[in-house]
Amino acid sequence: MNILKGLNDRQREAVTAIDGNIRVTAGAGSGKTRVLAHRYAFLVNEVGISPSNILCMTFTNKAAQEMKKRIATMVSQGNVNDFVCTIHGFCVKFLRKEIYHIGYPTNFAVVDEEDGKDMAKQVMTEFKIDKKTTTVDDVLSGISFQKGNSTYIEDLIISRGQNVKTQAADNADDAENGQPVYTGLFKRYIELQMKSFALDYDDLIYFTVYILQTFADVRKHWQEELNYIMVDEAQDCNSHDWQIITAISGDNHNLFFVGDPDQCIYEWRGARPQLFIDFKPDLDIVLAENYRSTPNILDVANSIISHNRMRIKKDLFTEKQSGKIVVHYHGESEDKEAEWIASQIASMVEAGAQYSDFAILYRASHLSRFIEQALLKKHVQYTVWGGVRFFDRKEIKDALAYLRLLVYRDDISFRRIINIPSRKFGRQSMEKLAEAAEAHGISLFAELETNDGMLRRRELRKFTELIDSADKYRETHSISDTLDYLLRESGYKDELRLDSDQSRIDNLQELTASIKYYEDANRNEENVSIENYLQDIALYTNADYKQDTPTVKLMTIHQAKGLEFPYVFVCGMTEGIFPSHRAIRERREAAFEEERRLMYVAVTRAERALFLTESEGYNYNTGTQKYPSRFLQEIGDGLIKVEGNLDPALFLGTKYLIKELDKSLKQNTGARFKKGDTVYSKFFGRGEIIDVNTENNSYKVQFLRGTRDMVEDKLMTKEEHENGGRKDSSSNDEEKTEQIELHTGQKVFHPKYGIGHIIKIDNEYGRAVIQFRDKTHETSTDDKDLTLFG
DNA sequence: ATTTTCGAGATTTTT
DNA sequence: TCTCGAAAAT
Repeated sequence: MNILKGLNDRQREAVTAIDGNIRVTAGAGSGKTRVLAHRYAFLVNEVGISPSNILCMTFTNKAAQEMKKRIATMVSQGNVNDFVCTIHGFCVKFLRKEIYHIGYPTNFAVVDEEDGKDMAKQVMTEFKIDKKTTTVDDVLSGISFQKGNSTYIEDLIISRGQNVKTQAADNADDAENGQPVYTGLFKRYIELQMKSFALDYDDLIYFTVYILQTFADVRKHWQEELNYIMVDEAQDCNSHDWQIITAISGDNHNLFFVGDPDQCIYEWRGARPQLFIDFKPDLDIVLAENYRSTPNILDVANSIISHNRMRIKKDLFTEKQSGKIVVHYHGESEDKEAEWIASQIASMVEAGAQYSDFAILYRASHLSRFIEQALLKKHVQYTVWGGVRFFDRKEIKDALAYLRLLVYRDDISFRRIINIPSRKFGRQSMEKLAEAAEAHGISLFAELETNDGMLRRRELRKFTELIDSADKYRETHSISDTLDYLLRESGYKDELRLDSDQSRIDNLQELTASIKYYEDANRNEENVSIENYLQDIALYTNADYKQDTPTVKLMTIHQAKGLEFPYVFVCGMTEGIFPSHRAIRERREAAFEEERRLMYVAVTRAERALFLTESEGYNYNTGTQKYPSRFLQEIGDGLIKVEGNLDPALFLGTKYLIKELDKSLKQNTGARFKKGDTVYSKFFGRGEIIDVNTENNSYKVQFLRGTRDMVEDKLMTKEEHENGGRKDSSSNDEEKTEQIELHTGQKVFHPKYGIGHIIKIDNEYGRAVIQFRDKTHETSTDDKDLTLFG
C-alpha cells in the first residue's frame, strides 16, 4: 500500500520528516494517531528501519493497543513491535534488563496503588499516626512527593538504608550540611518496598531516569538501540517523562512528538504542557484541519475552549458539511436523563445505526450506574469501560496475590491473602508473626514456615503446605493451571461458591482466560514466567485485552481520549459533577481550566452528532439543588438546541456559583502571603514563598525537599501551624444588595434552596414563606441571599 | 481473639 | 453502591 496516499500536505511533511527533533502540534481529530502510525510504517517500509529500533510511546494502554493495531495493518513484516507501549510499559522492559545496576533482581515486583495503600496503612499504624486527622491518601501523596523531589534512590535504596539521617517529625528545620533528611515514615515505607523488591508506578519512572542518567554506558546502549523515538500525547508528559525521553533520544536528534496543549488533562498528576510548548524543535508542524467532526460540533468545541485564558490560540476548521445541531437535553431527574439517552439510542439504532456507533461519556466513573439501569431496561447492548476496574476487583487482586506469593513469598501478598479464606489469622496473629519475622530479619512467610507455635494451627500448616506443593505443581503446569490449583486447593473458590457470588466466579474465569491469552501471545518467547506475567499485568487496570464488541461504550472522558465515535452523549453536565466540585473547591484557575479542556476533549470525540445531558435534583454530597454546568452556558448563542423542560431560572444557580468562584479567586490572589513569607504545610513542613503566581492563584513554595505549587488554602502561617493547623476562616462579605420588593407568586432564587415561589408574605414581621421544590422555607423579606427572577 | 453485623459516610480523572 | 470502622456476637 502507499503510505503517503490520503494524507494532506502537512501530514505528509510530518510523516516523511525522518531527521531531527520534530514537534507536531495537532488539534483534536486532525489525524494525530494517523500521522504517528504512518510515520512508523514509512520508517519501516520505505526507509528500512527495523521495528526493534523504534520506540513509540503513548499514555494509556488502550492508546498503545490502538497504535499497535494500526501499525500492524501497514507494516510489511507485520511484526508488531514490543516497543509500541506506554511509558510505564517501556520502563518495565528497560528495568528488566538494567535494574541490576542498583542491586535489584530482574524479577522485581510491580505493585499498584492498593498495595501501596496497604503498606502506607501498616506504616501509619507502626508510627501511631492518627487516622482521623491524616488519611492514607495524605500519607501516600506525601511519600510520592518526597520521591519526586529527592535523591531517594541514591540515599536509601542504593545505600540499603544506611548512612542517612532520619528526621524525627515533620520539622525539616535542622538539615545539616545539606545531608538528605527523610522522615522515619518515609524511610520505613521504602524499607518495606525494598524487602519485596517492589516498585510502584512512580518508582518505575524514577528508577529508569536514575539509571539512564547515572550510567553513561547504559544510556549509550539504549540510544544506539532505539534510533527513533515517537511520543504521542506529549502535552501530558511530566518532567520525569521528559527526562526519559530526552535521555534516550540524546544526541541522536531523532525525537518525534505529537500533542495538543488544549487536550492536556493530566496536570493533576504532574503533566507539564509547558515543556511541550517551550521545546525548540528543528521542525515545527501544526495540524489544524479537523477530519472528524461536523462544523456544528467543532463550533461548540472552539466556543468552549476559547474561555480558557491560559492557552495558545488555535482554532480548528473543517471542510465537512454541516450536520445536526448539538443538543442540550434537560431531564427532570437523573432517571429521566438516562431514559432519554437510552431511548435516543434505541430509536437511532432502529433507524439503522449500530450500537457500536455510540459512546456515553461522563466525568466520574460512578455516574455509569444510573445510565446502565436505563440501558438495561431498554435492552440496549452496552459495555462499561472502567467503573470498578477489572484488575482492581477484590477477587482478581486476591487471585493475583496468591500467584505473587507463590513466586516471591513477599510480605505484601502475604498480608493480603493469609486470612482469605479465613484461617483465623487476624490482627493479633499478624502482629505476633510480624514481630518475630522482624527479629529474625526474614519474610513473614519464611517466619511462618519455621515458627513452631504458629504451625501448630492446622489451617496455617495447610497454608504453607499449599504454597510448597504449588511450587512443585507450577514446574509442570501453565500459569493459568497453577492459578486454578491455588484457588481450588486454598478453598477460595469454594468460599465464593458458598456465597453464590456468581459475578466474582465469572470474573475469575475471565482472569484465567486472559492468562491463557497472554500465554498464547507469548508462546514464542522464552520468558512466559509468572514473574513476567505479573510485571506486565500490573500496568493494566482495565480488561484492555478484551475484543471490541458491537455495543454502546460507556467510559470516563479521560478514557475516551484519543478515541472517536459517530454519536456521543456527555451526561451529568451538572455543576459539581462537571466541573467537579473538587475543581471548584480548589479555587485554582489552573484546575478549573483543566476541567474545561476535559470538556473540550469530550466534545471533540463526536463525529456526527453530540448530545449534552443533565438533570434536576439534588447533589448527593451537599444536598443542594443541581444546576446546569457552566460549560453549557459558555457555548455561544445559536450553537446549541435545548430539549426537555428546562426552566431558564436554573441557570441563576449556575451564575451564582460562577460569581462565588470569581469572588474567591480574587480573594485567593496574593491576599494572604507574599514573596519571602514563611509558611507551613501539613505535609511538607516549613517553606518559603518564592513566587506568587497570580495567573492561576497559587504559590510556588520552597520546601526543604524541593519546590511545589501550593494553593492558599493548604498553607498556614507560623501561628496557625503552632495552633495545630487551625485557620481563622472568618470571611466578611459585606456586599450591598439593593432592597428587594417581594410579592406573592414571584419566582425567586436562593443559593441554598434553589428555585422557588413566594407563597406568603407577612409585611408586618418582614417574613416571607417560599415554596421550594419539595420544602417550604421561611426567611426575612430582606434576605440578601434571595434573587428575584423575571 | 476473631468474625460478623450494622450503620454512617464518601465517590475525579490513570499508570 | 461500596467501603470502612466500631460494636456485638461467637
